[in-house]
Amino acid sequence: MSVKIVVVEDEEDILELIEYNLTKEGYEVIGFLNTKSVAQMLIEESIDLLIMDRNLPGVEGSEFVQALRKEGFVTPVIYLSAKSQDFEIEEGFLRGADDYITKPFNMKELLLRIKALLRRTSKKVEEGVLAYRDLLLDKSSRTLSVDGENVDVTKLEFNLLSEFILNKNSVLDRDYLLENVWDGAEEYQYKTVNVAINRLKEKIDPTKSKNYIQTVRGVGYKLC
Amino acid sequence: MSVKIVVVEDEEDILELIEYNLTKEGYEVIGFLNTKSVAQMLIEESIDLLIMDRNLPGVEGSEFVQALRKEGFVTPVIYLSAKSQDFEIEEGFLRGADDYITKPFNMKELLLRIKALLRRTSKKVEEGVLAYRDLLLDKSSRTLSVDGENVDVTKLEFNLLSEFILNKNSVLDRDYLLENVWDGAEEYQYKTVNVAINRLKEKIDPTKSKNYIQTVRGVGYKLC
DNA sequence: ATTTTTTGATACATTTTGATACAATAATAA
DNA sequence: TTATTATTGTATCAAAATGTATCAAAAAAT
Repeated sequence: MSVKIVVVEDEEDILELIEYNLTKEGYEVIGFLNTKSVAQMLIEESIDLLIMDRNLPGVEGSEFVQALRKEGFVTPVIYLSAKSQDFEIEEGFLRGADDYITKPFNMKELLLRIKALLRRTSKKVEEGVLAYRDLLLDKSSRTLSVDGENVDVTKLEFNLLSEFILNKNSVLDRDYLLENVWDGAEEYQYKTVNVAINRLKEKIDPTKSKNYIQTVRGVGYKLC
Repeated sequence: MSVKIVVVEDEEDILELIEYNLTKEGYEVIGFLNTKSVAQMLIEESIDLLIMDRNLPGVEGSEFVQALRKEGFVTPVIYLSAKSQDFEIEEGFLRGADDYITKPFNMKELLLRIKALLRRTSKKVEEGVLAYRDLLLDKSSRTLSVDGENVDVTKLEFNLLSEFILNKNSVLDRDYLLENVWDGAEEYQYKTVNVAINRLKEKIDPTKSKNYIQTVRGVGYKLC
């Protein structure tokens, strides 16, 4: 599944330049010269990133995005604009930017900023590694290290800890865990969770000094 | 619970300026004048964002980060640097930047870029937070802080206080509370409410000086 | 001021919950 | 296959949370 990027830019040569370079990087690019039918596209297709000029015929690009954001639009946006004064940049961020690049721009920098942003947003493409405090989970080799030391964990324990790191600081109740770690809740008892959690605790913190996973009575467990 | 940001900057006045502004925004800031002991901090504490100068005494900031990235460090990083040439910026991104700001910089823009980045990375920045005066209830981690201090409460007390904050200034009678907090009224006595309320009062205001919850004789209790 | 009602404090009882050890079963490797 | 390991279930115990009863204190009514 390739990464889809929508580019809205009214200067045709710039649009083409961007399309050319993004395509070369392996992205799937959909270019527009104005905002007409962009909204439709963003809603119907699953778009990973929107690159938006601000000075467009008719509409102001950032106002267009701001309106979408109000509707719950969460796709990351990079503004690409000749508006380079401080207050204009500030305005851009207030109107939902994730990054703001001023024209004239350096194509290489644009590509790098795109990459950095996608790394943060396109959740599952990234991360062979999950980290929390001195816990380090390597998803590809399925290994765990605690404070630099390798610790053997079972598949279940690995998945359990992943779930906690992905939801650090949130209390996860037993139903949620059975649903998401054991997938296929019904068949198990809530005690199963207790046992698994305690074994995991024992492995990652045998001296009980680090206190990674706390039990929240009557609710569940949390990593904090 | 609060967002923790580590800032590494060797110019003391700039560091102080950043610390001042970030703190004002409600972030928890930990400043360093050099990279000594930063790595330790990043591993042991759960840090949400690293702001890094590149020209540091001894070490080059981006090399420092690059080394960490190799170890599986995934926390977002913003470089703040006087190195503003295209190739230097590119180098910064290649060395693990999520954003790159050149000096001299606009503080407002820095704040906005931090916000944009955190929006993408630290999933739940104030979502499910209930607040009243200096009471702060975080539903996802089920924690309560009173005037900045963490206070342990039981499930019942947490739910009770939520109910009061959701209905601040209204008197809630015992039947209502039994119905909504204990859900499954009938079985309990109204005295149960008294006891629970008193225990809650004791925890959130042991000196009885804040007077959060008032009893309304013959009716119930209210938070005001 | 006296009585009555309501509320609060305390101690104690009960219930719920979770930790732990261990047994049983399932999965995997030899 | 058997042996080994991982996972799940059960039972027991301890601890924590919550509820109840009692009585004293405060407020309201008379």
